[in-house]
Amino acid sequence: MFCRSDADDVETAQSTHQLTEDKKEVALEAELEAKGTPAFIASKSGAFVKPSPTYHPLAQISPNFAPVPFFPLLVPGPSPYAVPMRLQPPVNPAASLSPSYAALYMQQAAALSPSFLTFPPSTSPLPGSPAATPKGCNPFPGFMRNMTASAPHPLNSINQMRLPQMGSPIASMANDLAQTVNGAATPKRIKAEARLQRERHVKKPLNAFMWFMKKNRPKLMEELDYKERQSAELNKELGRRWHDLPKEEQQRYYDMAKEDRQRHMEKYPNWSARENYAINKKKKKKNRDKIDGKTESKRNAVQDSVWHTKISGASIVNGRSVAASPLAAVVSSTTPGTPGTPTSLSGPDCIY
DNA sequence: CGACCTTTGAAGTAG
DNA sequence: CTACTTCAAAGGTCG
Repeated sequence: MFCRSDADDVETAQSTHQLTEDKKEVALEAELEAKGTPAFIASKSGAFVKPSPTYHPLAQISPNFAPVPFFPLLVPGPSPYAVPMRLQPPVNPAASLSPSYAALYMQQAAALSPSFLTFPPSTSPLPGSPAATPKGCNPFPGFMRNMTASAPHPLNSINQMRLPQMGSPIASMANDLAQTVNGAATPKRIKAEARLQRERHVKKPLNAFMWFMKKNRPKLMEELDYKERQSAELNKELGRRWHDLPKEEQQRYYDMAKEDRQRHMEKYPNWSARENYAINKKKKKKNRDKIDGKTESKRNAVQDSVWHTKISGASIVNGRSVAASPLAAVVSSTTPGTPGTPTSLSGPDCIY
């Protein structure tokens, strides 16, 4: 279980502390990246590009689906994410540093002795042991799982995304390390770390509606009526169309989402959605504050939807209650027809 | 440049 | 178990 404080502010403080640690790592990684990041790490949009071309279910489902290209041959050897150093528990002088520092330390050590990078299980703290669980508490269980026993899969974790890239001269890296340890966090560093933090985190797999949006938003945008509309308005329309979508059509998206989840689980067995919670925590907290005040109607709508679900019943998809729309109340107020009752779609255009 | 808006669904947290 | 929260996509808007 999670060992966490009940108070939000305490948790926030912990997160802040972790972020501070991360900032150091990111700053270091930013500098390393500046020395030559493989093209597959970052996409044009700055988002992380999943390394496997077969990752997306649509890659198999639709020949038209074209994920952002990547360049798997740029880095020789096994997967660039498979470098195990980050998984190595801190059992060396770098242990007092953040995991990235430890990785960097081992990089430098590896330059002196290649055998340094081998995985001696005897030096690894047992899962759950004090050595594996600093301060007797694991604020990031997913991370620590990755750090210890699991790693059954070479691509088992988000942490591999966070590895500094290889190829920099050791002397240069040592210089980077010194600068990072001694240097203050400049605005430039903070920016770089924020960008890297976005790039390196593993995103949630898309749910059925997200797949529906992804596939149908461009088509909806092409329609004259929606060309000039804002994205949020398009999403409203997409929500309506989703409700109007025949069950069998919806099921196809549920299947896509299921497959996406499965692939995600295979690729990142120890990943948890919780690992992404802190990333936009500040933003979402702000948003939540706003919901508490200004946009209370939305909050009420959600509560109404819960009520609606209770009285209308929820459909079960993939063993989970998918409800007759969490926001059914909202939709019902804006959409003719009964929510959850498939009606013929005037122009769904949602065949993929 | 980042937060916000807006949707649904999945998953996490809290009680 | 229930209720609530956060994050997935996306692109225009706003501060």
